[in-house]
Amino acid sequence: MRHQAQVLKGHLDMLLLATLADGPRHGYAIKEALREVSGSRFDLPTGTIYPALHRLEDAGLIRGSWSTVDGRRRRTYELTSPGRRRLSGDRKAWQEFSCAVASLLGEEPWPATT
Amino acid sequence: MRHQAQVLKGHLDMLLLATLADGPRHGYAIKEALREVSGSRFDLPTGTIYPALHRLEDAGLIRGSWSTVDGRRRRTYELTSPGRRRLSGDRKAWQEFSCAVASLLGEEPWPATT
DNA sequence: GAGGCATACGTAGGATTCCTAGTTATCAAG
DNA sequence: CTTGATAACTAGGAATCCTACGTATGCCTC
Repeated sequence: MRHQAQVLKGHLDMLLLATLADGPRHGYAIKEALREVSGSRFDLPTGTIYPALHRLEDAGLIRGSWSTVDGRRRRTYELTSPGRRRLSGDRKAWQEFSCAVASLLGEEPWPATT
Repeated sequence: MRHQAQVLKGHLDMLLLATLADGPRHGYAIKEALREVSGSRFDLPTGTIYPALHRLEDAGLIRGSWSTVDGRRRRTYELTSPGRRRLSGDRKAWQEFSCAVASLLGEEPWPATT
């Protein structure tokens, strides 16, 4: 019984923070932004998004506030200062990580167009 | 109680397969190769390596065989055909994944050398 | 006014993965 | 004989992501 590919592989928190770097968004909008910007590669179920946002809020990396728009309640999140610092560190870590992986994957960095 | 950073984030199997792409190696040698090629970024405990190798062998992606060298028993692994195919697919998936992440991380793809 | 769809939030529990912390054993160097 | 490098193993815990639900509103169509 194989689990469906967990495409995010531990980088979800970074991606959520990155999505909020442009400005505050509510949960559903974050999900949509992630889907659109990634060309549907990151089309995450809400059961992935919402618990992750709660994690980030508990960790003090984002701050949420309730509002109501058109009769629907929304929880809008924005980055905190620690969140901004974390994102900055995550970006650096990602560079290092992806470089290390690329070098381990071997000399062929790009499939030749021939 | 924060867990120590899980630097591999779901890509361990791919890295192990990639290490075997150059030719057969035994477990300990794989661990060392991973450490050296990555500049010590991937210095994994044996409790990570060995179970992962067992997983890959159970999945039929690598094949192991016992031998004894200098009185020490070794289990040497080599890629199977399915393993080679998997690695090839993993490389492609990695390209897509890392591109998607890069685009979500924003416009600054590389820190300027200025 | 009933049904369906998009919006919007949530939780419970399972599967998987990686790490910590331990064990066993050989060989070489001191 | 003790330490350190080599070489393999396992048990159990913590974290993460997914599946599968549940709740509710507004809008559009029938």
